Amino acid sequence: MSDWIQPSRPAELAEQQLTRGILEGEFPIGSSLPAERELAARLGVTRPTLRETLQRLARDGWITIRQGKPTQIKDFWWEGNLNVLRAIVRYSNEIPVDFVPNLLAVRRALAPAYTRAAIEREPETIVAFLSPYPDLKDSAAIFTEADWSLHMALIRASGNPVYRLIYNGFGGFYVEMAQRYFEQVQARESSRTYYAALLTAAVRADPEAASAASLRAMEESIDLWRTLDGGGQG
Amino acid sequence: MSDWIQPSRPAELAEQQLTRGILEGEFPIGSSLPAERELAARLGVTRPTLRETLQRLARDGWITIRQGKPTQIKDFWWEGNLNVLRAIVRYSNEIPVDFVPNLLAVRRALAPAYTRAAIEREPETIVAFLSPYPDLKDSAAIFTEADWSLHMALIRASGNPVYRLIYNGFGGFYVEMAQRYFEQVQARESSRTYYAALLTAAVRADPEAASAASLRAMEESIDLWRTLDGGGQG
DNA sequence: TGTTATCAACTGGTCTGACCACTTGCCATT
DNA sequence: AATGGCAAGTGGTCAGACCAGTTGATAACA
Repeated sequence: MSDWIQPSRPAELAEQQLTRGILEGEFPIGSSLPAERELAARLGVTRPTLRETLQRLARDGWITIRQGKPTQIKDFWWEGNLNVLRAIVRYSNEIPVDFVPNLLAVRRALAPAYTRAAIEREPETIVAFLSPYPDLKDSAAIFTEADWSLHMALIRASGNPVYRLIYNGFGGFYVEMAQRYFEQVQARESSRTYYAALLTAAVRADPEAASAASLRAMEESIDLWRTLDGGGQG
Repeated sequence: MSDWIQPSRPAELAEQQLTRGILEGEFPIGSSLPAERELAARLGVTRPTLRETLQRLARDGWITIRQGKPTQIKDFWWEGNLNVLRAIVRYSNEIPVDFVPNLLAVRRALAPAYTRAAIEREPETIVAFLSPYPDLKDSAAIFTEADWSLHMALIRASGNPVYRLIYNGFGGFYVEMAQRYFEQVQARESSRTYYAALLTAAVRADPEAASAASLRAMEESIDLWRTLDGGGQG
């Protein structure tokens, strides 16, 4: 997770160097970035290319660009948006230890909510969606895919697209994390139990039961992740 | 909320035209954007300027850019990130009716969680922060500011920056919405009650009570918003 | 006739260097 | 000492050329 491939495209290369530079303190938070002309030369790209990169970074909340003033580096943990997560995962050497638990805590807060809404609005949809789940093949890849699809189905059925926008920000990292998680037998067992409980709740069109099952499952996943590799994520 | 000022900067102008074009169906979801050279001419900017804009839009999830292929317009509600919310609020003529309720639903899910975590970790911080709140002046502006600051303080104390990244995505819209909300007397009263309950819970270092108070307050705010202007938000 | 290689014409990606516009601080004028 | 304006810094935009993937028509081949 800490090793990355040297990109061939100048724009990607510039973004990588800038992001890593910020994460590693070469460009400290609160300081100014070098002038574009100088920075472009330093990164080995031309100014238009650099500027495209800077615009992207600004949009994600890494920097503040204002005409006439030097470009400032922001405290991305406090002023960035969810896109910074992807960059941190991709470019960091050292991922903050409680990165995953923090994400799981957010999911624990959100999942019961959209699960409840989904069963309130479209229980049949969820029943249909879950019907093949009892026969899931016992593999990490299958469960990863099934888990993600279920969350997406629930969010869609909830009728609230904001949930989806948030999950999109979690990016591919969510899946990457799930892949490792579901290599545990207990994790797959836990999810099987959850899927069964959710299906029952959906059949009965019981939003509260669904929400409770979701909450239980999310909390179990937090515990299971803790036992997984107690911090070996660097 | 639906009227906007013609921006003077070419880049901003291009972004506005593109965003509005997508929102209003001039550039339908799933279709291809015109070639950059043609589009630039059409928008009255040069290609480098247009490209900077396209890079930003791509980062927010409006479009997919791939070398050699035409740029595709994505379904931003399903593939965008939270930044699209800001654009929708700024450039839409017609804001989807349940936009605010959807946001409030997410807040209802999140607030009790970070409130609990905050009181678990740093009750004294919250006690100190809330100490002036009983004397809040009875104005919409004051309450708007106080409400936002409180959420930020709770999130900071929760130790989980992911909450903050999500709220950052809500952008200035959250504050704009709160401003209108707090013009109601009942809204301010409801919040006063909440602040008092939260302070009590913080003093007792009782995370569960804090979380419960937060949930109650969030649900009340949903009800109050519903009575506010039953859909007159266009 | 069917397959494969090639090429031309799209598309976006990058480079070049010039000029415009805003911000700031020095410095001359008052 | 206060003030005005100029100069040099910053980012913003323009111009047009050329590089690099993608695609489909076409020509060469089996």
